[in-house]
Amino acid sequence: MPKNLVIVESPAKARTIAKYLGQDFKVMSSFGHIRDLPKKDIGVDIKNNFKPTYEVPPDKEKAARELKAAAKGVTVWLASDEDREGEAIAWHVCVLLGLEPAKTNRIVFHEITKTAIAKAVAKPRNIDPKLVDAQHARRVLDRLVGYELSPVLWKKVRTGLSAGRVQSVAVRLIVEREREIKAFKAESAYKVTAVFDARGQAVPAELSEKVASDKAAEDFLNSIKSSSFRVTAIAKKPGTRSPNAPFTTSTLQQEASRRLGYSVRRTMVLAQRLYENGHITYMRTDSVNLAGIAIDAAKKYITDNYGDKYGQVRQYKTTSRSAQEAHEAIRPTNIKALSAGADSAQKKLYELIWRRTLASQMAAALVEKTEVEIAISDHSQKFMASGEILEFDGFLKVYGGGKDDRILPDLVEGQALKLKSASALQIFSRPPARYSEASLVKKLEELGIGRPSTYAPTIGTIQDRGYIEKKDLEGEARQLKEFILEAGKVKPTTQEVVVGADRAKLVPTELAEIVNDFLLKYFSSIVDYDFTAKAEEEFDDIAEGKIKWQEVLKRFYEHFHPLIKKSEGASRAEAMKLRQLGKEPKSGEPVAARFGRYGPVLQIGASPAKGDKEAPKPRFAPLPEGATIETVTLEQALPMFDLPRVVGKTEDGEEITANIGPYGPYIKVGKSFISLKEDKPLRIGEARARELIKEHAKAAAKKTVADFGKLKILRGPYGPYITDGKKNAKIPKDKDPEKLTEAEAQKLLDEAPAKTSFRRRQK
DNA sequence: CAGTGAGCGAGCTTCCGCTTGACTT
Repeated sequence: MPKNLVIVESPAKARTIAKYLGQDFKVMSSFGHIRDLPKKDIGVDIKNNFKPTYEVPPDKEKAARELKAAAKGVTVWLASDEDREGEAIAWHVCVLLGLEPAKTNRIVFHEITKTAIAKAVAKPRNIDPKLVDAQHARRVLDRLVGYELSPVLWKKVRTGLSAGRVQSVAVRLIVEREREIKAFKAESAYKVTAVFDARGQAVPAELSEKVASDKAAEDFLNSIKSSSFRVTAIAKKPGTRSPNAPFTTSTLQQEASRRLGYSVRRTMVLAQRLYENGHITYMRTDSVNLAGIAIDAAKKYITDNYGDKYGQVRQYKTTSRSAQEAHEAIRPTNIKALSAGADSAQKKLYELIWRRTLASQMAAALVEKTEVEIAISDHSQKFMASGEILEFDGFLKVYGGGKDDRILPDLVEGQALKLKSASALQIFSRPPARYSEASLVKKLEELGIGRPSTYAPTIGTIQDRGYIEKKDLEGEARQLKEFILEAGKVKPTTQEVVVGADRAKLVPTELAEIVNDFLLKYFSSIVDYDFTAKAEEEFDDIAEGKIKWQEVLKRFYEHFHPLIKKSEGASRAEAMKLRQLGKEPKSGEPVAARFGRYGPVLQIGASPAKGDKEAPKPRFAPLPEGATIETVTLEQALPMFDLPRVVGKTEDGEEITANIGPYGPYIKVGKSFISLKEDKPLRIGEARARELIKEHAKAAAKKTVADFGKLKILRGPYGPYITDGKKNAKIPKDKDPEKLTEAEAQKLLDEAPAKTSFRRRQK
C-alpha cells in the first residue's frame, strides 16, 4: 500500500506523474476546483463580512468521495498549479479532507519532468493563505457582479439574461466595433502603378503619393505620357524575420483559426485529446516558457536534421499582462515525433504545434530588401520599386509565412527606363474589421480579461444568451474606377470587386445593443475596459498581505450595490428603445419600432393603456431583414404587415405561404417549412416556390436510409439512427442500417433509453 | 422551431475559473 497520496488537478497529469514517483506514491486528481459557491443562490453572506459558503457541486461528488477514501492514513501532498486558483484548490482539498492547511505538504512544478518532480517532493512548503484569500476575493467579486447584475436585466429587459465581469466586456467590444463599422465613411483615392522596361525586363513600381481625385488621376497619367524616367537611387538593406514564441492557449487559438479554420472551441477539444494521449503539454496556459529538456531536444533535432546554423536557442518572455505562468508553453512532449493524433484534425493541430515549437528555437530568416527610386523628368513625385529576396530561410523552413520573393532586375543609378504602361486605380479606405472568435480572444487577453480556461466557454455563453451571432458576411460588389495609360492613350475603365465579404465573424444582435447600452448607462465602472486590470491589482495586494480580502470587497460593494439600487428606477420603455417611424397612410395610426418581449418588432397603433379592454389591439410584424430599430424606415416597415402572404399553389393544389418567423424567412406547404436564403418572402413567386419545394423533397430523400411508414431510418450528423418522430435510437456499429428490418428497428427503438434533455444552446 | 406582444403569479434564470466525460439528430 502506498503511504503517500499526491493530488493534482488533472487526471492526465496524474497518470504522467505516477510514472515518475514509484510505488510509495498514489497520484489522484481533484478535477479542478472541487468545491465552489452554490449555484442556486448567491452563497455569500454580505452582512457577515462576505462569508462565502462553499459546497461540493454534483459533478464533483464522485471525485470528492474517492479522495476522502484514499486519504485515510496516508501523507497527502497537494500538487495543484502554482497560481491563485491552484492555491485555492489545494486549500479546498485540505478542508474537504479535514487536513490542517498550515501543516499539509504543498508542492509545485512548472514542468512535468522527473527532476522537476523529485526536486519539488524534496522541498515541500505549506499553503500560502494570502494567495488563497486573493482567490476568495476574485471568486466572491465575480459572484456579486454576476448574481446581482443579471437579475436587473431579467426585470428590465428579458428573463434568463446574464451579465458578468468578462462576458459583458466581450459583448461591449463587439457592439462598439459594429458601431464603428456602421459610422465609417470610406474615403476614395487613387493608387498609381507603372511598369517600366529595363533592357527587356519588367520593373513594377508604385507612385510614392496617392492621388486624391479622379480628375487628378487622369491628369497625372496624361502628364507623364512624354516624360522620361531615370533611376536616381538604389538602397539595399538587409532585414531579418524572427520566429514567434511557442504557443499559449490564446496564440494557438488564433493560429489554428487563421491557418486551419478551426473554431476556438474545436481547437480546445482537439488539443485536449492530444494532451490526454500524452502528445502535447497542457493546453490551457498563458506561458511561453519551454522546459530545459524541451529546448535541448529541439536544439538536437535541429542540428541533426537541418545543421548547426539553423539552430538558435531562445527564451521567450510573456507580454501578456495577466499571465500567471503556472504551466509551460504548449509543445510536443516528444519533438522527434513528427506526427501524432487519432484523426486528421488532431494531426493537423499537432503538426502546427510541432512546427511552432521547433521554429521558436531556430535562427532568424535573412532577407535583402531593395528600394529603387525612379524620378520623373518634369514632376517632383517619384516612383518606387521594391524587391525582397530571401537569403537564408532559417525558421521559415518549418514555419513559413508563404511570402514569395519579389525579384528586381539588376539596375544602376542614373539608368534610363522606358515606361511600358501605367494605371491609376481607385482605392477605398477600409473600416475596422469585425471580430472573429480568435481576434476577440486576442483582444480580451490584451486587456487582461478572462483566462486560458475561459476564452472558449465565454464565446459560447455570449452566443447562447443571444448577444452575438457568428455569421458569414457576403460583402457587396463595388465598381472601382481605373484609368489606364497604354500606347500613349489614357482610357477610363472600371473593375468590379467584392468588399466586406468575410467568414465566421461575430456580429451583435439588437439584444446585445440594448443590454450593452443599459449596462453602460447604469454600470459604466463595471463594463469599463480597465475594471479587471484594477481588480487584479487589488488581488495582488491581498496576496502580498497589504490588505485583507474582505476589505477589498467591502470597498467594491459600497460602490457597486448603490448602482443596482439606482438602476431599479430605470424605465422598461427606455431600455426597449421605442422609436416612432411615422403614420400609416390608410388609418393614420402611428407606426413604431421597438424591442419587444421576443425581440425587435414593428407596431401599428399605440399599446392600450393598462386596464383598457375596449381599445383596439395594435398590429405587430417582424423587422425586415438587415434592418434594425435604429435604421428601419416607414417605407420598409409598412409592407411587413402584409405577411404572411399567399404565394400560390403546388401542382397538387396545396397552398404555399411565405412569412418571416423567429428563425428567418420561410415558405410553408402543409406542415413543412422551408427556409429562404436568397429569395424574399414579400417577392417570391409561385414558380420559384415550387422549385424550392422539389429541392427540399430531394434533400430529405437523400437523408432517408429506409422508410417503413411510421418508422424511419435517417442519416444524421452522428451517423444513422431510427426515429418514429418522437424518439430516436442509435444503431449499433455491428448492424448494417441498410439491412435492418422494421421489426428489428422497432425493437432497437423500444430498448433505447428515453430522450434525455441536453442543453448546450438555449433558445 | 416557424407565435407572439392581455394580465396575474409561481418558479426559474445568473457569475468566473479549475477540470472531464456523456451526450446529441
